[in-house]
Amino acid sequence: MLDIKFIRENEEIVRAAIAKRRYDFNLGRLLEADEARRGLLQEVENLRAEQNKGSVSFDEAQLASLRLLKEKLQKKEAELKKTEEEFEELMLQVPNIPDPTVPEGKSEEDNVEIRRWAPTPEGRGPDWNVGRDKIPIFSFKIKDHFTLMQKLGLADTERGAKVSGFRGYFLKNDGALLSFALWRFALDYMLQKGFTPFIAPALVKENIFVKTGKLPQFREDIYATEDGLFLAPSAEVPMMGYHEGEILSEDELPKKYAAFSPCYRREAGSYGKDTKGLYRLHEFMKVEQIVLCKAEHQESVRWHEELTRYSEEMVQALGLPYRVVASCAGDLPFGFVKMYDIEAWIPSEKRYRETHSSSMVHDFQTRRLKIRYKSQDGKIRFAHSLNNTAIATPRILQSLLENHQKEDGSVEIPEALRKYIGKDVIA
RNA sequence: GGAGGCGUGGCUGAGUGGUUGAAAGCGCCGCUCUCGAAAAGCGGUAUGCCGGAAACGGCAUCGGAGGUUCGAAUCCUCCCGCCUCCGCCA
Repeated sequence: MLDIKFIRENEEIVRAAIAKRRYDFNLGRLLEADEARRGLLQEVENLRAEQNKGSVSFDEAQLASLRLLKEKLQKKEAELKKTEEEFEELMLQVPNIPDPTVPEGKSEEDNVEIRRWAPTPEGRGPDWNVGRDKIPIFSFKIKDHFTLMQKLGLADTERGAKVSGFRGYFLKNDGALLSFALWRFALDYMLQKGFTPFIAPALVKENIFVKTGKLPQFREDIYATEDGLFLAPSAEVPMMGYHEGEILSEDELPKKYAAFSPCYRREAGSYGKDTKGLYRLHEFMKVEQIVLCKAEHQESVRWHEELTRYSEEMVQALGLPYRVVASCAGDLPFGFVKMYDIEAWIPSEKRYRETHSSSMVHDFQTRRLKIRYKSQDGKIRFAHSLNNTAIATPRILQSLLENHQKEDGSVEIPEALRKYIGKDVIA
């Protein structure tokens, strides 16, 4: 949610933001509702002031006139309430302002590649090289991750479906161990960057979902339970809820959290997509980076670049070719100011696919969650928030296994993970 | 699952229909004292919205939403949250 004052004073900026996003919203209607609301508010407040002044008297004549005043007030209050409801509803539909650096465009196709990275071929043996376009070249016929996993006994999706339904899976043997290794690797990396480790609940109350902007908008993508709790699609939800309603002090900022949690997504509307393999799942695990920082644009920008860099360094340590893509305005989620996706190279599909998503949110989320801090000058401000994936499993396994496969179907473990899994090769 | 209790400012905690936005204490900030610090003393210290260039003024807020009343932290209804005991339990 944006600040209505900001909208009033910067109508053109908001209008331009809506246009840049190719979003459909009637800003004029909001501004009219705001004006109507403020007019009525003034009337109601004047009536209340009158009432407050008169309410110490006890003689009959005055009581009678106060009764009349009350009636008048109640009518106005009802009118005000109606107007305020309309206003609130419209406010929730105003998207965040994209950063000026966010590329123009209407869909995923217009997202802009910012940079590419690939490991150097040194020490990788003669059957692996990397082209000028940073895309790996294998000298043998590669297998896709799913084939590799089945041959190596790392996953069982048949029994997964039997037990857990569509998109269900079991990870087993080195598939399970590799997942633990990745979580711990990511967590250790984040610890070294000064993040506080968390295990976050996946069962989260409805009001937190509402305040984080997930409900009701994404209702059909979220699992509900019989107890009115919902399953979080990301630790972002419980972690943003963590400080809900609090006033922090400036010197405790930035808050840097690395939160592990299971994640649940119904993936409604993607029924035909990615049905083979472990890319799109209803249940997965993730270590998420969360930052709450001071309400300054430059501070947000700095953290956004920083969080993105952390993920890149982890992907680099895993030896995976990747690119960073800036989401264009048309593809930028409603509440975000800017977003980078990290996409890892998938050799079997000859394309990059999203493994990380790094978002800059400004105070859009914290305003609804009332996460504030008292700054040095005594002012209370809404903190800025950011989030980014540290590691998501099993998704990352797709790129990891495929890029490190050998001709014989074995998979070499990247150096960075060896101490966590205790072996060099999965064979 | 059964029984009961409780939600007041940053915290502890008074307050049961009429200047109560709310006593007191703690904490925090400023000043005095001091070479400095501590202690002590004095003063200040909620948030949101609306209007205003500002000073300032108005309104709201005692878990939330309704209701009763001229008037509600205080009475009524519903909801939410928390806690204790018993039962069950990784």
